[in-house]
Amino acid sequence: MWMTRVAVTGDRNTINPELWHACAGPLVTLPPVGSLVVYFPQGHSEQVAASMQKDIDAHVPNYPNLPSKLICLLHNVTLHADLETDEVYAQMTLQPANSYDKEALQASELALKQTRPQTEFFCKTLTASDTSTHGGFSVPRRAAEKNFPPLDFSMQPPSQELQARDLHDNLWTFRHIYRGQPKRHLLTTGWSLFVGGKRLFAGDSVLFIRDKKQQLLLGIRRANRQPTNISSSVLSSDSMHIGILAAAAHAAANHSPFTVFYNPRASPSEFVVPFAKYQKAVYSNQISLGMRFRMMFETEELGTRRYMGTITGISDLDPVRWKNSQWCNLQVGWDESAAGERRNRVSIWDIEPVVAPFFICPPPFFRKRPIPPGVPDDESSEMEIFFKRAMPWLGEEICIKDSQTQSTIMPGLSLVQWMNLQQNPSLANQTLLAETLQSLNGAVMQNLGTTDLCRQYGLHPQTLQHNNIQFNTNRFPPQAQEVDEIVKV
Amino acid sequence: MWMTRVAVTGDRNTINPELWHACAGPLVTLPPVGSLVVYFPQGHSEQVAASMQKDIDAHVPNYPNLPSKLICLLHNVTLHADLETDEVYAQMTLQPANSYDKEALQASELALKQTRPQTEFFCKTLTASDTSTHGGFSVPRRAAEKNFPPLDFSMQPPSQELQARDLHDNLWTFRHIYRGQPKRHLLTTGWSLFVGGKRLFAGDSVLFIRDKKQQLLLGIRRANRQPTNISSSVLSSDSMHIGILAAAAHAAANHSPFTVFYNPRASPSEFVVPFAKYQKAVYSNQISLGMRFRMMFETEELGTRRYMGTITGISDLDPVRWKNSQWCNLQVGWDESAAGERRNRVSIWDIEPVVAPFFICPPPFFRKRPIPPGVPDDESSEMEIFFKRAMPWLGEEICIKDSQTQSTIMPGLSLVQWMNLQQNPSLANQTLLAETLQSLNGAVMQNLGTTDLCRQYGLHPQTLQHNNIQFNTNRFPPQAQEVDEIVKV
DNA sequence: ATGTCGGCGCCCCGCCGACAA
DNA sequence: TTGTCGGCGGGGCGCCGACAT
Repeated sequence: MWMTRVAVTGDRNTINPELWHACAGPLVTLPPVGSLVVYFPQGHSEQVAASMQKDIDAHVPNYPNLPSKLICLLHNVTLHADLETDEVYAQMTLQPANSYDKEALQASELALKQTRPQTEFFCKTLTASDTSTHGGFSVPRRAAEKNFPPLDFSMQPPSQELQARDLHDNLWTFRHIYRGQPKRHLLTTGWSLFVGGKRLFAGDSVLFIRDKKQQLLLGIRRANRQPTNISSSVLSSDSMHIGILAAAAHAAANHSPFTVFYNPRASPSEFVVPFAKYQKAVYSNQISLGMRFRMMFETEELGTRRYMGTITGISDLDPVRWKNSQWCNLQVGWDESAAGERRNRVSIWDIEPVVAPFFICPPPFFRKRPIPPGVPDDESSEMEIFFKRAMPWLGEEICIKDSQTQSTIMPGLSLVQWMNLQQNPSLANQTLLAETLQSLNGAVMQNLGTTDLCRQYGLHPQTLQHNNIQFNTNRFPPQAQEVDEIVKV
Repeated sequence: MWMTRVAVTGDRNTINPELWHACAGPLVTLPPVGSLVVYFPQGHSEQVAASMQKDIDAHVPNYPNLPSKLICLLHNVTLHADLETDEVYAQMTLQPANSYDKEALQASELALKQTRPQTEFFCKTLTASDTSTHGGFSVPRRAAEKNFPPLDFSMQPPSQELQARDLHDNLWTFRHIYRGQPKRHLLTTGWSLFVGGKRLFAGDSVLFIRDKKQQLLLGIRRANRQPTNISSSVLSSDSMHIGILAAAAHAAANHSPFTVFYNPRASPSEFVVPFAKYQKAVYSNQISLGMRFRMMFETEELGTRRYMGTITGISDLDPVRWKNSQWCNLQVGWDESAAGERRNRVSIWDIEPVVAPFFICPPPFFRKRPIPPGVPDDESSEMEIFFKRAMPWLGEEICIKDSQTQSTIMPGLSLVQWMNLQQNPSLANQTLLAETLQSLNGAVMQNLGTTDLCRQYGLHPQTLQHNNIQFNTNRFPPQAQEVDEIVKV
């Protein structure tokens, strides 16, 4: 098992980790127990704000002694699901790190390499017919054939009883039948009880997975409905924010453990990040205005796909409370996006840089140890001190790469011109673009999806062919995992 | 209106204050806006613990600079009801008092005098028949006649359409019919929708009230079911406790406003107390071991009744976190009580002393300004300093009364003997009791319900007559409001 | 391949008075 | 006075294939 040390005891029952992760979505990973993580109180606060549908208030005090990030040891992770809504969340016990722990560092590196074993599952968004009282559930053909026990086709019509357990280990029973003209798989008897019991509506999703023991498991994913508005009636939004900040501040001051709930579906972004992931992003990604990047998003049916975007700004999300924080300090625009569809702020570790070191965004001058643009100088020196104190094994040799040369954002274009181009591709003068690209003739174009670039400028690949532009992709062999496509012309 | 300054805007709708109070129960009063109150963070914390069904954890830090009580100005009160459960709660904005405000003090005195206007209403606990799908709701005859619009008895059978609004201003429609043999009032069509919509079960209660505009209002009170277990999935229990303490500490340090939610049905006891109520209790009630008192409780059908009890201990509820707090520092036993039926800890202001100054529990020696036994000396002096600083108009003349004489708990009885007597009335030697009481011949017995006393010792009033005991009730004329009964023999 | 609908059988919701507590 | 039940009528739940996309 990929994460054997995760405790999975819920309040009463044992949560099946495969089902939990299926409900959480393909992009949600939990750092391994015992590993080093970086905790961002600001992100934690955002989760509360999102849950309460209310932003942080001016009444909430600043905690000047609470840094914007805490490097912690992850002591414990338990998986949970809300008894009312089946909403998944994880409880993590963190302890601010105050001693060298080589194992913990290695464990956090494991987090980067682990891949989820592919379990057989399917996810379907419920239609009006699926949720109406008029009938049952129409099972997609392939899904039924792959995930359900085979039917006895000697029966007329073929049918069987299916049993599946949900996150709370409740057993649901359905009649599975193959009938109709044309033939199709249906869940009939028992289905309406499930829909009613879980209060599902059209737009919500159900997912069936088969665990290792060939048992059928059943989860739900609700559509992004309007604020659930858990006005809570227990604690004011202010007190919740204060509770988070004060708990973290107290733990930081005493190096004592504290507990957080991570709700992957409610939280805009993960706020407990494997240390190795953070480290890799901060010290190997050269970030600057105009930089192109890719980022993973979840598709409707629990798949993933990458979108391309451009960094349009680097600034504090909250310059008052969280000055010089790296949390979501990158403003971004997306190549394809209806307004507001995707987040317009991300953190360094959320993105995969489209590495083109001689093309885009080197640091303005050479340094032996470049300071990442996301980290202003004053905080950077603080961090160095902390790192040296807390993790002396990180010597001087880290973080020196990918910065041998310098260039401007795009040769022959000022930043203003470039931004205009970015926002209005239709205004781009094709000749200008061609000249610009031609000046790069012979340069390294690594990990840059050409069709993406062309779409960015409203061109077709053929246009580039006409201009006789050459791309050299041989100097740095692309790594299959990180490159969508390389086009040789 | 008795509390015209209370804002009653909910998140979306306006909450009817009469309905809110009806659902909250007869004992719940909210201090007037603009008045001085005493806020107990410990009690607030208890409300969270009760809601989460989880006690405060050792991880939660102490806030040594946060006093066990804060004298605050009550800026704002808004009434709310949970959209899912209809649970009522109030949001209050408090600001630690740092200036003299005569109006605020007077306003807090108003809280003691205000009586709720008697609105026409009835409350019925739902039976199995009421909640089953087999039929409708059986309306108690008197309730229907008093609260519902009169039926047209020329119809056969007499019937009408009733409409009532709930706390969220949703309109519910019922068919009200008078039929059956024998005749009875029933709600039929529409009732099951209500039961289903509110998820009511046998044991829950519904209440109908008529407001000033003769509109029918409809509320629910759920039975004390097992923990609703709002495990919240947003914030750990620890963070909630920390949030409360940190918010109060921050507000106290800065004299800045903060917000609390008071959930009268979930909270074991009110933690925002009118200052005048607190003051009166602390400085006029002489508290000591063995003292007899009465306390109001709610009956099933939204009435009230008094129970009698005895103070069996005076001690800190939480000697570590809240040393010398007056919050629930009285341990009590009840005259009639199945084990655990009633709270075994109360605060001074929860109880009405059964005043018998020469009989029970005077201070051990005379002081010009007696220190209430509930307030240990060190904190008491702190309080005096605070009072003088914050409220200089409270001069030296306060709190001097009811302590002209001294006596022991009961003449001729040691505390141990008295406690034994208390716990095992059957062991009480009638002669001893008679002698004891006889020694009080001619003393003042004010505000002491004789029948209560007799029940306490397992005697009948006639027994006392036989022993020819005289009670003089003339010296201090009893106040009708505070005396259940005075027996002249 | 699968979403929606007309048809229709039957379950159970819900209205009734009987009866008893 | 009112809680529970047997009786029973009808509305809607839910199973079916037709048909369209």
